[in-house]
Amino acid sequence: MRELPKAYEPQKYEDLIYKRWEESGFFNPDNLTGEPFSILFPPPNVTGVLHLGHALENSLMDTMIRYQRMKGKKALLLPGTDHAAVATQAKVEKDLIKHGHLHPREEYGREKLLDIIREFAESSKATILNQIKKMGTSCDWSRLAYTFDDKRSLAVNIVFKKMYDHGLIYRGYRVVNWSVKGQSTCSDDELVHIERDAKMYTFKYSKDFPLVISSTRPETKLGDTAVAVNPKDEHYQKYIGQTFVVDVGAQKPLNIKIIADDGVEIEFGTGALGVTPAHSAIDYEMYSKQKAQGTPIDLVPVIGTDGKMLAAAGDKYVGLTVIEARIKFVEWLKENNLLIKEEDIKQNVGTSDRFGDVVEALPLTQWFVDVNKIIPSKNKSLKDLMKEAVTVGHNGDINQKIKITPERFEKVYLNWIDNLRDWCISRQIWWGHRVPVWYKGEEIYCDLKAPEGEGWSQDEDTLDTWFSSGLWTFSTLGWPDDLKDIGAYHPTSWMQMGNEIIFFWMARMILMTTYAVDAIPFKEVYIHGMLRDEHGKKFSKSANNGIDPLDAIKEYGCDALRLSLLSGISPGNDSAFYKEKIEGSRNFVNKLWNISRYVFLQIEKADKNILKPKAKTLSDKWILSKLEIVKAETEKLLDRSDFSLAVENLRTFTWAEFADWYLEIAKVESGKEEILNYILNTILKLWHPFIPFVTEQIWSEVYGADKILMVEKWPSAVIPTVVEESLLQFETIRNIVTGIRVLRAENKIEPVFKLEAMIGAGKKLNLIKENSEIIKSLARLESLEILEKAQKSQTSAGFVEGDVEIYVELSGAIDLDKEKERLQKEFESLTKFINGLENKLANEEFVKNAPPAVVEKEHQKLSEAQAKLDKIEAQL
RNA sequence: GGGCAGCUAGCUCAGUUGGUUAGAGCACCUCGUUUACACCGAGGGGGUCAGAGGUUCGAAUCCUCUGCUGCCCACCA
Repeated sequence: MRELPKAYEPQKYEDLIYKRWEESGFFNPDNLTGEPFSILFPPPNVTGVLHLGHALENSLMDTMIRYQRMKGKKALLLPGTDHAAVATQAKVEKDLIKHGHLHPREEYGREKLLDIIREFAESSKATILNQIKKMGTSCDWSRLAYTFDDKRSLAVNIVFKKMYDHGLIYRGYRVVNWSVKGQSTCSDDELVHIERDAKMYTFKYSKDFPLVISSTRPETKLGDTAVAVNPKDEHYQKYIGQTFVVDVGAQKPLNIKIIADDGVEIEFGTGALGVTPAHSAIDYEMYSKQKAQGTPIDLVPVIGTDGKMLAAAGDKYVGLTVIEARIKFVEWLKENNLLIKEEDIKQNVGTSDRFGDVVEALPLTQWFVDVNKIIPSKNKSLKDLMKEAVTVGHNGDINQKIKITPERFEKVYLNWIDNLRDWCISRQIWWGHRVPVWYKGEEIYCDLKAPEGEGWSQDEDTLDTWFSSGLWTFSTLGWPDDLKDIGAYHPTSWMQMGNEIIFFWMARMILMTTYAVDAIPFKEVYIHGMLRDEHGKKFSKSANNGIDPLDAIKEYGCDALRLSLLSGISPGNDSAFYKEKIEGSRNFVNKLWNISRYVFLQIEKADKNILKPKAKTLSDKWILSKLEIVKAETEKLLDRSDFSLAVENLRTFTWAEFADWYLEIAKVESGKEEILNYILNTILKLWHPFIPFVTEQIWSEVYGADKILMVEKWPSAVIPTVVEESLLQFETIRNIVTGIRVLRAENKIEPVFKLEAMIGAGKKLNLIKENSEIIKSLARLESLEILEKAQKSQTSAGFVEGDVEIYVELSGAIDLDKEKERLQKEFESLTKFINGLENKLANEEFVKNAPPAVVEKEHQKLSEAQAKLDKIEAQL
């Protein structure tokens, strides 16, 4: 075996190792055996390059899939990308505008612009796929998918038609969110609410109008058709049902009907609300209510899709922007003494998440998914299906219940469903799946392909990108043509995503999957938080605080990046990320490399399949039982998706226990080669899911490049329920060695032998060996004994244990009665403590569910407490 | 307005049905040219767990209230 270089240089190995993995064929589960386990990639948008958040996602997924693969499962990590309809078109248009093409849609037309976007998307896609490889992600490239490829597009059309035929997709005229800048609708979820300064105007429509109303958007009042009051409001009750005709300068005088609505707060403002059905979602709901009651009010749109006033707004206003119209209308109010109050307020408005402009509420004919309609075959609505999947389980089957980690997001999700309105799925942008509907005069035709015959024209609109992402778990697995993969890998086993896309994506996947394929999309979902910089700020281009994952990989290596991303995080919570964190991980990776370097230098011929050797000494027993615990621990923590804690425990074992103690002992005690070999093999396997490159490289250096660690068997452990005596003994010695130093520093105990010699790791263990008898004596020493001896002489005590002479200095005389009382109290509380702890450990639930290290710790505490109790008992 | 999370060492964060003395990494201080590793080793300092009550033999952990920070949702017209 050749000697490893002194330092690990990731750049030298990573690409070669990735290539070797790919060529091995083990990324493809068809070449594996066992139970299927599947993870679907949340497909990154083809809008640019991957950032740290993606690196985190890759680390999470790849760690999980590598773990499952080593556990002997047919592990599938299916990669893909998302065409990201509006995001991509917005990005390309922005770039074009920056380069002087101010009106890309007019300049290029639909087909040409689509070509430009496609070209961008393809190049972006290639970049992204290359980055995924750089991150070491072990995904099955043979199953690569894209939301906009032929197979996925077919799935989109099939589901659309199915929903259309069930009446779950309908076309309707309703108030929707409209981005003037993007010239497209957006769904409620695509709005980003921002706070801004606004002016609230309080005024009357005319001198004779009996009610006073307020608005921050007075220009929309040109389209008012009602004033709503609370039916319980005594001031206004008498007006309910009356209609007033007012002339505010619109094309026609307005018919303002006074209507009753429970939603109006009596105490708020004037208690009267001007109703503009065409330009407010709430007002539109009132309009619908009135219509349903048979007391209809009018609907008068005064703002067009270009963001300018329509003819209905009147000659004075037509063609003006809303801002211009507002100024003019307020002037008119002032001139006519109708303006009562003008005040500055803070206001929340919805902006388009992709185009950034404040959206207008406009009535338009659009396609919607009806979330409340009862699906005939199921006797449930889509909302019901979405709820069921995370509560009682799909179809009431508890085995088909989605587990959300952390649990609190369940509530957030359910609350969102309760407030969910019909989902507007049509967009007026061009980049996306075209609505599979054709028109000829009054005729409408919905199918996968254009109808036969002349004169049909396809709907111009495209679908919300989340419509296709919603199908992701099954559209990527061959549905509907080839159900082989669906049978094996669906529902998918595990999924991770950021908390910002719970509604966009998780909710839509649950909706689509339960509806279309009658199953949940995934069994478990792990929600991760957002990465921020060390000051808690978001990473952003404008803040210029970004860390490019590829740069980090180049500088520190992929393993260091992955390890730092998985350390110190907890599900659902944001975490800070900074250079020092990667450095720390890089140092660990190098440490592991050097541990291996040293260990394999000691071994004549390393054995890849070495079995657990027999322990010969106390330290052997100690390290081997520690190893069992960390094996069991890692497995349990990974099963619970607790990556962070798994890393921490493994790191402690590897560095603080194995390297700092056992390796040092091995320098002075011979005959440990087999144990070293066995332990190193095991920790390389345990570490592999987290830091695949360095572990794989060490493995191949030692056992040859044809042996692949990635598919070695995972070292499962039996969870130890009883702590071995030897383990406790060794820990005691460890504590004694450091304990003496502490006491010395406090000048309480002055051992005769020189502890200065204890500096340096090798010497530390030499010392233990040389003085093993002394240490054993010290281990039996308890403060009480010292105290007792000291008390006899009142000031100081010296006694001999073996070769050791120990002196105790007391600062003052001790009151024996008080000491007895104290002991009595301690005895009582200790008894209760032991009882409580014994009950706890007798609880099967606890032993089964708690991580092994916790159980071990509790046992240790119990035996320590018992020993202490015995001692006190003897004293009394 | 409603909801959720966070407040633990100088910094970033863990802390598992409540368990005696609250942990890690980084930073800091002291010492060390010991041939696996200075991307190292040995040791050290540093926390009234945001505050106030309560339950308990025992609380960072459970309950109540308060304060601050952040996030999500929302029809304050």
